[in-house]
Amino acid sequence: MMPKVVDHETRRAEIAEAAASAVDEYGLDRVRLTDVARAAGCTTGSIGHYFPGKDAVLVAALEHALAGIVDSGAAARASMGVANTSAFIEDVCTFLPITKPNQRHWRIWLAFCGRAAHDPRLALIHQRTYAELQQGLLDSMSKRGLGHRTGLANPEDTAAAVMAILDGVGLRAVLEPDEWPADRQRAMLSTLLSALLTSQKATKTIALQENAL
Amino acid sequence: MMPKVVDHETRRAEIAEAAASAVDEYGLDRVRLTDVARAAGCTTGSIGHYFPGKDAVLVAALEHALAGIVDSGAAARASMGVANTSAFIEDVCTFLPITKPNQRHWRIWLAFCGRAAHDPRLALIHQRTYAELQQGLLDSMSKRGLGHRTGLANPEDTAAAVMAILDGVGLRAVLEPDEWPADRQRAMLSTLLSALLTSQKATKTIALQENAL
Amino acid sequence: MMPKVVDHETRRAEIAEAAASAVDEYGLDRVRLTDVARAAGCTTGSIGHYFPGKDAVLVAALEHALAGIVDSGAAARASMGVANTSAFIEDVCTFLPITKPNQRHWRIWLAFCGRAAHDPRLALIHQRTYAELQQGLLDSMSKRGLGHRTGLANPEDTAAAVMAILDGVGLRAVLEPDEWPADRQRAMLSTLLSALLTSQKATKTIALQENAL
Amino acid sequence: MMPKVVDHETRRAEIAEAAASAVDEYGLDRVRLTDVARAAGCTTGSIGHYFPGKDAVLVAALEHALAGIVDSGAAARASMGVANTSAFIEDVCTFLPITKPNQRHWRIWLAFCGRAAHDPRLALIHQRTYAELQQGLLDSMSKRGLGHRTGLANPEDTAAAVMAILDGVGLRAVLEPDEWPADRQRAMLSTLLSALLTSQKATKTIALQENAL
DNA sequence: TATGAATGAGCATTCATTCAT
DNA sequence: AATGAATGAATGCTCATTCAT
Repeated sequence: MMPKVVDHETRRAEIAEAAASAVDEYGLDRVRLTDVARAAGCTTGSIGHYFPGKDAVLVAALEHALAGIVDSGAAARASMGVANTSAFIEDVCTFLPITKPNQRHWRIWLAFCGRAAHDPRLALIHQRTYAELQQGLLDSMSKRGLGHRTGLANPEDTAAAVMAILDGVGLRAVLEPDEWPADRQRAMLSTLLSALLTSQKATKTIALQENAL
Repeated sequence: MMPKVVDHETRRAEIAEAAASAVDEYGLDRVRLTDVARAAGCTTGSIGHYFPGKDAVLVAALEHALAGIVDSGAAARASMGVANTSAFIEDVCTFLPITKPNQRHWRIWLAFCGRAAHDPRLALIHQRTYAELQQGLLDSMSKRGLGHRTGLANPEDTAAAVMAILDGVGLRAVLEPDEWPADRQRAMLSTLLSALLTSQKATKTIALQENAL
Repeated sequence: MMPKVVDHETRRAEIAEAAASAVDEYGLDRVRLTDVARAAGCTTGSIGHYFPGKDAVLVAALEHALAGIVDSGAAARASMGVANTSAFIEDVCTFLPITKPNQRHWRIWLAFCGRAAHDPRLALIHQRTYAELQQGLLDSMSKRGLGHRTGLANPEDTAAAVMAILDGVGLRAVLEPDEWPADRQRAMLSTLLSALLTSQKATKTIALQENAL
Repeated sequence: MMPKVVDHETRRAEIAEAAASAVDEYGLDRVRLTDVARAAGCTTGSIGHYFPGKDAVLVAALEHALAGIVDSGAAARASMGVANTSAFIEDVCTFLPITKPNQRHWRIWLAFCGRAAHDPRLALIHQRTYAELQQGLLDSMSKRGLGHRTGLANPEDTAAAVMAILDGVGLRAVLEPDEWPADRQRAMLSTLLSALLTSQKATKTIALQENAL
């Protein structure tokens, strides 16, 4: 009984991974359940035992990809300790689509992004992932004593700002992978984050100066 | 004698707009040619006179939406003149999905983003739009004397950085519109841009300090 | 009034010829009314003034092609006079698909043949054409004193036999034009016709012998 | 455990036969995939498992019909042995559209003839079938010591001549079935073949006489 | 539980026909 | 009489889903 359940969950996970792979290969709008089945080494009928339908399989594929992105930064955050900005930046860089697996995960995420506007379930998944990621960033920052002195109202917003920068750079890198190799992504992310995390005074000063004009 | 006179280009544009509307209403993966036809006030057969097929209609919808985004900042840039950072920031803010039309355009753009990875034609359209937008940002910055003293190597990269920030904020706002009203988008974009555009020294200093560790 | 009618008939004939041309170019199953219109230098709407519908246009195309075949032998028969078998054979050869126009006419005829089984109107046209052609052959033979001493019951059947030979050779030449140049067609038709027209005794003898077995 | 067992080749053959039947009933230009499916006792979706599209189904229908024609003479040729002309003629007669099945096969063949000019695949099928049929005629003749003394250059051409006669008679019988009952077809084929196969001397003599005129 | 053949709804596409101009 | 834009019916094809084995 028990082992059966484990097998069942294992099989679901295998199918989810196969689905993610198939989505990345054929595109979210072109992938067929047959493609998923082939990638999983089974038949469409067999998939039916583990998922109620195609949509559920695709949702599982998205969750698999998002978990991959979340996990890609987990190891880095686990080994934190150096209390400075550049260490934090290094951590954030691990989320970028700079490894083959993470590039795939970002592509899959992006494929589902466009559907979130019309599918509440997908929207919820995206929101939860954002919350999880931001919480991780927040923890990472707070343990390093960062994020309290930016131009933003609170650390939560600073985490959201980091998230936005990460998204902006990664998104571009996914759309134009040839133009955005790992180094360029890292350089830009690093520049933007250090500007954000070390700029509150200068920013305010500038703002005052300009308002005075 | 003369048959009904129709301006092909006008009709094409009308259908493209209707297609954009239908894509936003039903979703890129669910929209049918019938939906586009209904939105355009004609039949699917009629669409066939102006587009070779559904794909071409959808491409036209994307181009319509992207043109809308590009144009949304054009007026602002046209009225520039104040040579300071906050004026530039105001310009960039006009691109954000803070008006109803621009929210729709961003949603449509995002819906096509996920397909660009598997459709070279879409990828090209995205690339061209990025080039056009960045060139506009570059012009806007250069006329204001901005972008030369950031932590980035050159003004082009600075424009790309502005683009990434804009994308990151706008993307989040599209995915979670309720959480990201216009004010919050503007505030975050403003903070990130001013941090970027006034931070070169601090950044370099920090970098040196950290390298020294 | 009168000239109008002439123009009308002329236009019909022009459209019929254009239709024959289009059928030969695109195939009977693929040709569109648009193709006919383009070949005729007008629009589909214009064709509507001369024919009640597509079927009528195609029927006209068939009749045009059949008239072409019938006429291809008319000149030859008109100049007859030499009362021998080979002159008759020469006459029949003029029907073969050995000129570019006649090849086209045969191709068109063949395209309609397959429909005659399901379209009584087409069947009737074919039958009438066979009757006309056979009558011509009969006249040609009778004026040369041929066809009375074959193994067949009467001159009418002999004409039908000539027709069958002509069809058999021409059909093959249409299906395999590269293998059946004019010379080969003529040689085979000539051999078969002379065998038919000079063989009554041998045939009967053989027949008797074999019946005796 | 095991899904429904189906022999793909058997199912394909069944569908091909159903397609041939449907083509004969509705006409090659009117038959729908639905008609084929109904005749085969399945749905159009099911046909999709065995054929890539409608065209392939129709090609299979043609091949089925042609195989039927080829086989119709196989039995006769298998029982040969009597070394005389009339036995050979009897063999050839078995190819004629004188039985219900063979009439159908000829009608189907004729329906595809008109398309061969525009479809290289169909043209190839026709050519191969002609080659096969002629080889069979050649074998049949050679085993009976026939075909070497006609007015034609070689036995191969004699086989082609027999083929032309067969086509000519059969074609006419298909177009005017009421006028060409089995007896008339047989009589005419018999007359023409015996004239061909027993005429070399007379033919040559005549030819010389006429050349002398 | 696994299989994969069969189903059948859904949709893009084609094109003959119509009709306002 | 001519135009050609618009129509809308017709149909091939795709695939998610089902179910007998």
